[in-house]
Amino acid sequence: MKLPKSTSRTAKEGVCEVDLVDPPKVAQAKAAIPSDGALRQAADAFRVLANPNRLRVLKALEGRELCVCDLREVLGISMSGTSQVLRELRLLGAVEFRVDGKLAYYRLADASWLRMAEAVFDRVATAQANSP
Amino acid sequence: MKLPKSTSRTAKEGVCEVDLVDPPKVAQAKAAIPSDGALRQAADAFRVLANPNRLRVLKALEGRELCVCDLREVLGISMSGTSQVLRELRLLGAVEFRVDGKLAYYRLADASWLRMAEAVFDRVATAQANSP
DNA sequence: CGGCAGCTTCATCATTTCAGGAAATACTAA
DNA sequence: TTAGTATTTCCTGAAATGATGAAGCTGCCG
Repeated sequence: MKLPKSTSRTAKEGVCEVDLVDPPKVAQAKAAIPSDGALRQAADAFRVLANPNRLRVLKALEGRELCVCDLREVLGISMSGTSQVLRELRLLGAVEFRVDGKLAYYRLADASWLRMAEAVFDRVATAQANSP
Repeated sequence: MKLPKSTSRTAKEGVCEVDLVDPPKVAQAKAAIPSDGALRQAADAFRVLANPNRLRVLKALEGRELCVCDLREVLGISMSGTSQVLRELRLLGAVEFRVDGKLAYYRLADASWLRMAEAVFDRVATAQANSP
């Protein structure tokens, strides 16, 4: 079952016969899509959550206030690394901090990010329970 | 590859005076953190959502079934790019497809991912409304 | 004051990710 | 079969990411 390799065209503009696509449905779909700005911001929020250490910090701060070096201990990475993890979460609005003496104590600023993370923990846990 | 470099200067051993950190609270925090596997899977799910084109597909498929080349039209990228976007969403379990003739029609497989995306759209929209 | 501890920022590097094109696959129709 | 079309896979290069060490701030305390 060999194919002749004479044709070197790949998904060029004659794509999909033009009559097979469904222009009205495509138009509806396009209309349903949020603005580029909203998409970019939402994708960026998900990017912040897409990191084990940042998720660890959210869980570590659940019901608890911790200073940066406590969090460094929890994560097991460098101080500067910890600082950058916290910076991303601060910019997202997920955590905030107060200064007490030389220490900066971090806490959750908006529980909805943690709730979202936990929803995904549950989902991947149940997905794993169902598939094998 | 790189080496652990166990003895480095920054984040040295005298970190945080040992008396200033709060060992019991750190222990509690560590105990609250999910397993590495769960964290990795959750972070990977968020990674899939952290991309404007993948979010576009979720919205485009809301209440609608579209073939790959419809989706290519919606995204405005190459066919192979579209295919990889769909692959990620399939592996996540967010979309599924059926084959009809030569076309593959995609639809949502699990609405919770779309709901999560919409929750974030709302959140970034309101955040923008409040900050300026 | 001077030293130092806690924290952040900067520059850098290895690794990962995204999108494109070419080739492979799968299926249909003639 | 042969040709044609829709979709996926493989490979590439540009851009983004996560973590590091070093340097820079800031505020205690001897």
